[in-house]
Amino acid sequence: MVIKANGYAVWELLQREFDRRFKATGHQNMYFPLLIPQSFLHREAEHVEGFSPELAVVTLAGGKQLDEPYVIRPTSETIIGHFFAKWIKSWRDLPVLVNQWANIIRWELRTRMFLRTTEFLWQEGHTAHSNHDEAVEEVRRMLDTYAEVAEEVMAVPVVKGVKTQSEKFAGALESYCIEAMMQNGFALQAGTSHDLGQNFGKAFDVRFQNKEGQLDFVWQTSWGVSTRLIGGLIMSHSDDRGLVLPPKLAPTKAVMVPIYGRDGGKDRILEAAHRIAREVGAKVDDREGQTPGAKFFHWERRGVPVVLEFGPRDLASGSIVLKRRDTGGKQPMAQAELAEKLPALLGEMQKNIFDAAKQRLTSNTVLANSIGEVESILKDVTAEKGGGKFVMAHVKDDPRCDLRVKELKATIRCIPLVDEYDGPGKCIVTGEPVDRRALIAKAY
RNA sequence: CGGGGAGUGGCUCAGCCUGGUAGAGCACCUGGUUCGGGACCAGGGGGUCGGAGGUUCAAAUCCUCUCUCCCCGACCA
Repeated sequence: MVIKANGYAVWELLQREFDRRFKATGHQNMYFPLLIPQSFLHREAEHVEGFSPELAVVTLAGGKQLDEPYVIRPTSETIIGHFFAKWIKSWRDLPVLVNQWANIIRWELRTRMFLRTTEFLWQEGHTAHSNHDEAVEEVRRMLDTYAEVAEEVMAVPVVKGVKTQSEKFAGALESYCIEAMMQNGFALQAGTSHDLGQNFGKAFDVRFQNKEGQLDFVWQTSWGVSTRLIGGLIMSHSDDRGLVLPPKLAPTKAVMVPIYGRDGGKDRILEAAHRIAREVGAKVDDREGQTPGAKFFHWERRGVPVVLEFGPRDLASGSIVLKRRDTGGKQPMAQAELAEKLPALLGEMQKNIFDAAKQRLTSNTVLANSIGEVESILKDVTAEKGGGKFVMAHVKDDPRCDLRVKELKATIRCIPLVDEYDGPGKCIVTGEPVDRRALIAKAY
């Protein structure tokens, strides 16, 4: 995977937002090995079953066949479990709250730019606790953190929920997730937070002595978001003219395009442009040999929130023309007001972009009361043609139901934590009672 | 792994059927004129046509093998 400069700058801004929140909640960054002894994966039965098909394995190193192959990490629960066992002896050692920023490999058969790549960058949080309640609290806290960054920073509204048992992380008790809706109505799992119970504690013998002096296995959690979020960001906001970045994730918030005119006032224009740009923190596009029109298109396509036009007429009148990326609207304003108005405008744009996405999510979420209804709603939906919906239906968390929904090329994305609909009902597959509607959608 | 499609200057592609001097647009370089939504003129640089083998006087073009990439399905953050 290659991420070029503009995309990587967005990733860095996202990283900063997450990292700050992780540290504020007591987590510390660490680093663990890229190569994991293959046998580690086999210690947890569901884990190895889930990940085996997509492992890249190193069998040769230093010119020799290895006695035991290494796998390139697809996720790090196992190797971290191995080290937790060495480090944790007492209840006083708990909780352990670590995070790792790393790259991982999952050998996908079918990749899609940013959304599903063989290699991706992510963060994986791994924590160990002395009891289940505290672990669950951690799982929920980090899910809330993900939802907060998605909504407030990325301007992407999400549904928080629990995965079905079929869809949960391999080796977890429960997997919580946030699901976002792309512009084609497809769902994108934007972040996951897992309650691992004592599964990995038992598999890696991570034991501690509790206050009563007895040995017990730790309760673990893990949670992650990846560079997939960049794909989600693009697919949530962009339009036919290119990328639309919410201001909080725009590496460049404003670009000024100077226009020189025919009267040889170029030097004065440039001088004033740089002065004004400095005051408001904008970048001046003073490249030679490009017309203003070409520059407007250039920055528009890259999603820069605000483009400022500054030409001879503005120089004469003390004004400047501002164009916002989200609505495409142009407005003239006094140069003196710009520094003051720009931050407020960026804030308004951030909100506007979120509101538009929220509106889309709401209007494309529908109820269905039979499997036939779900089928007819999702029948002709494809990633390319769009038309996808979040279909809310009563479905039991039962592998049979997951299989039935899969026949429609859709999945049960999650059972929402908050029931915004009509409470209990009968499962549309089995007829059994369930306490709320679940979210069914086609997904990336 | 099944089914489709494509490999020709940096990019997008034409040329292939019917073998005969490798092309276009964009991008790039030089000079000039321009500049309020993808500028124009003039000049210029750059390609062993994915690879190997074969047929032929002659292969981007025909034949055989092979590699890679993209799209569609089954598996998935």
